[in-house]
Amino acid sequence: MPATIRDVASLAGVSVATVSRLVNRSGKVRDDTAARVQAAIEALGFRPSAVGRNLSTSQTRSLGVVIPSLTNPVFADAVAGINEEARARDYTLMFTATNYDRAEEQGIVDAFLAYRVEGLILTVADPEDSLVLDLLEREGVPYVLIYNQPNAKERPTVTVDNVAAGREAAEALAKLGHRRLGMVAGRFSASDRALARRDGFLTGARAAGCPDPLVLEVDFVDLNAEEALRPLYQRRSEAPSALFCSNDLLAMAVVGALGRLGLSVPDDVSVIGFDGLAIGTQLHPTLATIVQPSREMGRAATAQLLDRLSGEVPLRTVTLPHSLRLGESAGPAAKPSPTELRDSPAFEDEET
Amino acid sequence: MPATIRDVASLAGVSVATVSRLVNRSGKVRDDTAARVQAAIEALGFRPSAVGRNLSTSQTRSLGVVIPSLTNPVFADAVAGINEEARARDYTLMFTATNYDRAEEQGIVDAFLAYRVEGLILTVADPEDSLVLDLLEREGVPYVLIYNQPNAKERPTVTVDNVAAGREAAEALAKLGHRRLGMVAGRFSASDRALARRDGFLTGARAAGCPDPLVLEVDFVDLNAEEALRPLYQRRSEAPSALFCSNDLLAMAVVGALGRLGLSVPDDVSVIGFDGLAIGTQLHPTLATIVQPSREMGRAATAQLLDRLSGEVPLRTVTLPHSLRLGESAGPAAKPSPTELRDSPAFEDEET
DNA sequence: TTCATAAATGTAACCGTTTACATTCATGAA
DNA sequence: TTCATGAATGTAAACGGTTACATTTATGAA
Repeated sequence: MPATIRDVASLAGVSVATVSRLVNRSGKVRDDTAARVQAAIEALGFRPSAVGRNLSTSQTRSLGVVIPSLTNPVFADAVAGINEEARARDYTLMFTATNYDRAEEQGIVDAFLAYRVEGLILTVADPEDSLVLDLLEREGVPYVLIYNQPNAKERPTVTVDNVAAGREAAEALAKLGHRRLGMVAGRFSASDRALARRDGFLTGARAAGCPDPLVLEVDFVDLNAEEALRPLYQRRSEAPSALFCSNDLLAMAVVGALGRLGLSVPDDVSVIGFDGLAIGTQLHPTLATIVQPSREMGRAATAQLLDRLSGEVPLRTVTLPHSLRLGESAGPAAKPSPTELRDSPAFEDEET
Repeated sequence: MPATIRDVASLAGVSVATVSRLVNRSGKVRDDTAARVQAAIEALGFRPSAVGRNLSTSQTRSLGVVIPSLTNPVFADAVAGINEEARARDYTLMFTATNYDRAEEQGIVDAFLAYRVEGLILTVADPEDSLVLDLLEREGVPYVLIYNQPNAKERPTVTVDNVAAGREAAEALAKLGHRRLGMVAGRFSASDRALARRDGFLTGARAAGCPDPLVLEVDFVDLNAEEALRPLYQRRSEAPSALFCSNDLLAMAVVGALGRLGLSVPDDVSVIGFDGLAIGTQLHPTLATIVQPSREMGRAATAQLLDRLSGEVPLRTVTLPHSLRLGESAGPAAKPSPTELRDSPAFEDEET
């Protein structure tokens, strides 16, 4: 129904080639013809069809974005970055959330490939063993992972060093005098990064001479933090005095649940999250967290992908810096009782 | 580079029509030919090009989604709903966030129209006076607004009744015994819904016999709630004992800021938000809020749009029910001091 | 076996662009 | 005025599908 380039051409009394040249500034057209054509374009409200152009040029200037969920703002932040960078380079985004469902992952990627997106940015359930990624490799469609951190297979990725970050979380808590550490995480099967953070956390705890932290795996999607924590804090003296949570949303819920269990954060229990969500700085207490530059990760992933598309061959794996933001939710450990003091080594790097 | 329908046809020794018929189940093909064609498809890894098909059928099975920001989870929730419904009906989403920028709005809609999306779902800055919406009307491209609540112009919308909801917020607070009400809102110029909520809130306050609430407009994007609230609570006895916030994110920040100002929520100040973000139920205190069914709104908007596309002409404006979730952040007003009691009318609908 | 009929398949135009190449036009030097 | 040259424009073939219509093939009743 909309006007086509032929409509414009015949109204202006020129050929389609001339119209095309004018629209794309891809060749010279004399001023007076240009004016005539321009007038025709406006008269008809001509808007060149991207689908016609796509077919002709076999380029679509579109990218696919596949993430597990928008419910977690950390993904939303990344998408914001992707959106910015894509817009800046005049690319359009096709988007979907998979709800952590592999079949969904597969289905959507099929759809995106049918639309001939030029590349994909995605966070998958398991990057080591992903049919979707294998498919993309096979078809030679460029992609960049984000948040994922594959170990075995070499895959282009933009991420932070989750293992190191987990270690630093443990160190920070130990430095505050905590010895009984714990971690609360979502299902590891759905998050390779939570797994990496745990590994780092355990290593860090050991290095700091702490007993092995207790790791609590909870259902992140349908969370009842109070239920999950209650048994743990029945006997307070043995329960962790500091909890590392695999993401900020979880940490916020944990802080809330502890409060409802009658425990004070950070006086009774310290909590540190992961992500660096903006809202964390607004809460009371402010949320201690490991900050990852989500928006920047989105930008970087997109930039890398687009560079790759235009022939440049940049670094395949980018590790962006994370940082520790020590909010009020993490505080010094309460003075240990004499009993506890007995079986714990002296604090080595306590600040003077 | 990928295989085309002609490649498949010639490998299988049939015509393109036969391949097309098989792929789309749009005509009969004999079992043995079907098998041959199927084999060729697999051998070549043939994946029908949506862009070829789109051009041919002049349908794209794609929708455009335009929202102000993904940073506010309320939009993320709606997009999740849109995503679900679109996937279920086998539509693909093109997506962008405008960062509350009108020029950006315009640019992206142009891009989407070039891609020939079949319809749009959007939240705009000002639905009464929107070049973008005028353009869509002019071009006859179906769209549905979400969250927006235009008064003057008739525009297809899925929303809640923001005015009524604002009124209920005031009523609820009055019922808890609060008389000095206040509202904290983002810039009204960027949010017609915040404006509607304010109007309702003021009406409700008046109806309940409260003095006109103080309305504080703050910069939502770059927020410093503590700074904004400090002057207000210098003289506590005159400051609002209950605050209605135009959205949950703001409410969370306000609760945090009050805490940092040494005020207890809800003992000193009650806070009620708007949106019903999931995280609000996890906090301590849990966040009192007006719940709007964001995900459902996304679904409903998408459903309406798709119905319209397939010829059905459903209701143009849908108002979904909101509800009051009375969390711990809203509590009974402290007993008024004798001074205050003097110049306030008797409580009329206090519970016995 | 023949033929009407239905089932299966093929042909080619079309969707809206781009672009290589061909053609026409304008310009200025001889 | 003529002609070489470069500038401006036009022609028509792609791009990868769909589909109306034409054609061929199979089926079964007479």
